[in-house]
Amino acid sequence: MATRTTIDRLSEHVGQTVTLEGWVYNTRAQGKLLFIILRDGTGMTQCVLEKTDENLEQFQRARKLGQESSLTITGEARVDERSVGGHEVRIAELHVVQAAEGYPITPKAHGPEFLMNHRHLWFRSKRQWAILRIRSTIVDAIRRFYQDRGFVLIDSPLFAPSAGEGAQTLFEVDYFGDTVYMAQTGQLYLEAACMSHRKVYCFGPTFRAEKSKTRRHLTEFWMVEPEIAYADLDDVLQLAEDFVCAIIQRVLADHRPELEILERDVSALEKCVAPFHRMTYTEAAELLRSDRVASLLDEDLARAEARVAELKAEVDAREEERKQPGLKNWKADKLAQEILAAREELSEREDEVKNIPHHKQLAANFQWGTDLGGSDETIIARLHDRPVFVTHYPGACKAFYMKQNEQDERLVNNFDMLAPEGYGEVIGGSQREDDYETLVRKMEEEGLDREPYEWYLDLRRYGSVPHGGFGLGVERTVRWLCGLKHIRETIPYPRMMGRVYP
RNA sequence: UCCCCGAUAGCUCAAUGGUAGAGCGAGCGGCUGUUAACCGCUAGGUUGUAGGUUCGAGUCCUACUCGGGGAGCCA
Repeated sequence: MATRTTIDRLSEHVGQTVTLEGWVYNTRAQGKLLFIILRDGTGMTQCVLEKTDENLEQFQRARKLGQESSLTITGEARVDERSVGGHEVRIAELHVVQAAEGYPITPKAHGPEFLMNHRHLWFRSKRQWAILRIRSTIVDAIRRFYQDRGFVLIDSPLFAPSAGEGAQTLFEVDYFGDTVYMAQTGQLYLEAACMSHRKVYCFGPTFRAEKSKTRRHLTEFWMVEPEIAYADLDDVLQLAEDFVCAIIQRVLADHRPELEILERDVSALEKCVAPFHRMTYTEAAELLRSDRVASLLDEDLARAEARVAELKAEVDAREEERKQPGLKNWKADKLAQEILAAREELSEREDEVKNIPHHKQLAANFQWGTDLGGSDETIIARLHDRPVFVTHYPGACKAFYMKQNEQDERLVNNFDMLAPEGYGEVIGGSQREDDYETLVRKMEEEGLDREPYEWYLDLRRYGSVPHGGFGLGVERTVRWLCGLKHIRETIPYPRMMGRVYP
């Protein structure tokens, strides 16, 4: 009697007859042997069908199975080092649930547009499978972290009545004849709720109509925002540090195989333990103007230039080799792939060569009082092997609700957390302004209409206390932990500038 | 909103201004241990759209559309 099981549990059934339900990832016919790489959602394994006098018809049919055909396989599970995952199933019975033909995503290379148009199928590919499993765990780690620490989940509304600051980055929605906006943050609503429960959080999608076409931006993304009462900046920083550590530890504990599929440098994640680095905005500004940064960028530039020369030589050599007469097809194909890969890196490195001098200049001429640019953040993060908290920015370049610093009125008690390895800003947070007069003055300075914020001002009229919180971008976290070049792979159905399909 | 790059077969890419090709995928055949297997054969094209230059345009020019990357802004 066959045991119905899944690929991730094959090791428990070695020597037994098992039934697997899955899809064809790839097939290789080898004369009288047929290898089927089966995936079933829990992993992949190799199934082998041997042609015999009795199963000629079945063998022929199985040989023609297209990629992603769905089937059930019954046979003996064995240990075999030659197979993916270390196990193999000798096929005794093969039942085709549906024979698929012409599956578009082949085992060869595809471009991003094609893959995005087939996102609904792209999930099935190994890397995408690994990423979305890690995302699921990160989301679970987030929920557990707050629930275990007594935070109360407060769901903030997604329809927001007022534009507030930054109306240009909000999506407008017709709401029975009125204009409302898709929420950018739940923060103000959380501030109200933390006066009831002390520790609260919200977790859901947010929307930004920023016309940003970069590998860090989505128009719809998930954000988790905790907010705590009777807390100053240090309390919030401590929470953020504990939180990020918890997520990293959970991913490292649960997803070694997935990180391996993604070829993630795990040692870089293992280095991310408390305490994280902390520096003030003013220290960051000094650092940017320092010789240390100048020489770092000089080294980067020299390295990029050397790599460009190296890649150019490599491409030329491969091109030359490809012109050799009598070249085998597979060899020519391999060379073409190598040329493409080299060209892709070449174009990235050439961009670096072009951009680094500009970034160097931006850093050297950094003016105290302006916000940190993307390149500045990258530089600061690069100089550290753990996440960096940059604190106490000038209030002039930050939102009205941030708490004015007691020692230096020009500063606010806020922070950004920059992820290492160039992944950049993952968290933004602050202590909130709890003084009624100061808050009203800040709103006036920013030209904000007071009327839509009357409810918010109530929080400063009735039992105002020091409080604060932050927002963590889930997709940027997934990108960082998975080591991905592009944020579009971190969410099942990405919504970006110019992309709402499928 | 601005800057850079691109668009050729289902997919990934070639093609000095002069006869549009290869690999993968698809179809047919061969092979008993393959790891994106391999070998042979077959089919597959209005070169993004609209103009222009030229004896001749995939190739040069202009505009537009779509895509990729970046700046600003941000998680």
